[in-house]
Amino acid sequence: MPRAEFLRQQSTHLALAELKAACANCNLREICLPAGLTEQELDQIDTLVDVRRKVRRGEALYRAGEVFDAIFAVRSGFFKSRVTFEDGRDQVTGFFMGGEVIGMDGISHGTYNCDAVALEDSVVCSIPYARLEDLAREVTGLQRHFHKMMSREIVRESGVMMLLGVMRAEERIAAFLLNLSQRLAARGYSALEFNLRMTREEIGSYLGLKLETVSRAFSKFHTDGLIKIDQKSVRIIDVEGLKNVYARHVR
Amino acid sequence: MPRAEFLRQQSTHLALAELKAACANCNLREICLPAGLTEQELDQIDTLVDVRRKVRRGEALYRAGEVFDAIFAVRSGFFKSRVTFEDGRDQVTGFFMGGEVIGMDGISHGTYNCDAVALEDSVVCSIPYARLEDLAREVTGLQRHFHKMMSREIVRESGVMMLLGVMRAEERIAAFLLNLSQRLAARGYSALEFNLRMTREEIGSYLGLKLETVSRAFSKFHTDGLIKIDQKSVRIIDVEGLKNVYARHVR
DNA sequence: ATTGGGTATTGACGTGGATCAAATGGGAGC
DNA sequence: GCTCCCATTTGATCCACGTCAATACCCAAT
Repeated sequence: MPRAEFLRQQSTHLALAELKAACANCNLREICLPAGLTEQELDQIDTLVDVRRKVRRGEALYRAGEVFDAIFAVRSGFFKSRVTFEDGRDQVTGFFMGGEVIGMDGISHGTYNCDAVALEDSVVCSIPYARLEDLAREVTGLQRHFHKMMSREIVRESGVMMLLGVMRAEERIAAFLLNLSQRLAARGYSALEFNLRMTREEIGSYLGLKLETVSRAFSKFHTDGLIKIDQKSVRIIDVEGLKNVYARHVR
Repeated sequence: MPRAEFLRQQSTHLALAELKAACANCNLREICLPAGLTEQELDQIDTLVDVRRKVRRGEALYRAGEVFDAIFAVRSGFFKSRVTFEDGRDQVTGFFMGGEVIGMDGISHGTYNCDAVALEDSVVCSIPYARLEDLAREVTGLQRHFHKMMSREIVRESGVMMLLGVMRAEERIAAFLLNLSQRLAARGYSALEFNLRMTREEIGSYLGLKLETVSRAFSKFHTDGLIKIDQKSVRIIDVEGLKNVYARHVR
C-alpha cells in the first residue's frame, strides 16, 4: 500500500458533536466561507460543514481525477495544490492556509483537477457541494460570498499568470514573500517573521523557477539586507526594499 | 476624449424586442451560460440577458477598476483579457470566443480585475449580475451551470499556469494552436484551418514569450510540415506532430 | 552519538529565449 | 490607388536562468 494511501486511511473524523454551528464559533469565520453573513444567516448554515478531517503532512486531501463532492476550508495547517502534466512534469498552482477554501476546481468536470497536499499536519472542514448549493439558494449571503470566493480564486490565478508571464526571478520571489506575509498578517500572525512551510523546490515550482534560483534569490536578499533567512525561517527586514525589487522595475 | 471612450459611446444597444427569450433561440446555448438547462428552465431565464452590445475592434468591453455589475457572454467576435501591472507591464490572460463568458473576475472585489478588449467587431450579451444571482436561486440548472463556468475558468487558468511554468516555447505554442483548434471545432468551425484574431505580440504576451519567439516557432512548425502559416491564416497539417511537440517531451 | 537521506547553498558553465537590428509586407485611412 | 504605420520575419548577439556538480546542513531513525 502506498504510504499516502495508508496515511489517508488513518485520518480520523472528529466527532460530529463538536461541529454544531461550526462556523459561528470559528475564529476564521471572518476570512472563510461564511464571511459577511449576518448572525441570523450564520445560524442557518450550521449544517453546512459536514465533518472535519485531519490530513497529515505529505498526505493528499484529494487527488486529480477523484470524484468531486465537497470543497474544503482549511481549518489549520497548510496545503499546496498541484497539477500534473501527462508526461509527469508538475506544477504547484497554489499554497493555502487557514480560512482559505480549496477544491472549487472540481465543480466544472465533477472530478478534482489537481492534487491538494498537506505541507504540515492539517485539519479541514469538509463542505459537501450539494449541501452548499442548497443552502446558497436559501441564504443569500452565502451565495454571494461563495461566488466571491470562486471569483477571488480566478483573480488570484491571474496574478500568478502575471508573475509567471512577465516578472523576473527576483521579482517573483519578492512578490511571493510579500504575499505570504500579508496573508499571515490577515490571520493575526506576524507579517515580518514566519516559517516557510514549503521547500525551495516547491516555491520554485510555483514560481516557474528552479530551486537553485530560489535559493540564490533568498541569499541575495539576505546579503542586500532585505530579509534574514535561515533554512525555513524568514524575517523581513525591509518591506519597502522588497517591494522595490519589483515596483521599481524599469526597462 | 480618448479614442476608446469615443468608440464606446458609439456602441449601439440592440432593440430589446429582439431579445425576448434570447437564450432559447441562440445557437450558442449549448456551450454558453444556459448549457444543460431544461426547456422549462430556458423559459424561466428569458429575462436574464439584459441587452446585447456591440463592441468594435480595439474597444474595451470593460476595464480594470470599473464597477462590476454584469458578466458578458460573447455572442459573436473575439476578445482578449489583459491585466496591467503597476509599472505598465501587462499580460494577456485569455482569449475568448462565441459562447464564452467573461467578467467573472469582477465579482470578488466589485470592480473588474482586468480589461476585456475586442480583437474584432463583436457582440456580447450583457447579464446583470444581480439578476443572475436572483435567477440562480430559482433555477437550479442555472445555478449549477454558473458555478461550472466559474470553476472552468479556474481550471483554464491552472492550465495556463502550467504552460507558463513548465513548458518550453515551442510546446506552449503547439498547445496554444491545438487549444484554439479544439474550441473552434466545438463551435462548428474548421479545426484545421482558421484565422488568428490576435497579433504575434498578443500570443507572446499570453504565453510569456516575445513576439519574435512566437514568429520563429511558427516558422519552424511550417518548415517541419506541421502547419502552414501565412500571416494570420493557419492550416494545421499534422495534428499528431503538433501534439508530439509537447507530449513527447523527454528530458 | 551516528548514520543516512532529503534539503539547501554555492560555484562553474551552458543554453533557450530575449534583445537588438534591419528588411519586408500588408491593411486602414486618405 | 497611395501612403504610412504597424505587424511580421529573420539574423546576430546577449544574458538570465537552467543545469551540473560538490559540499554542507538538518533531522529522523537507530
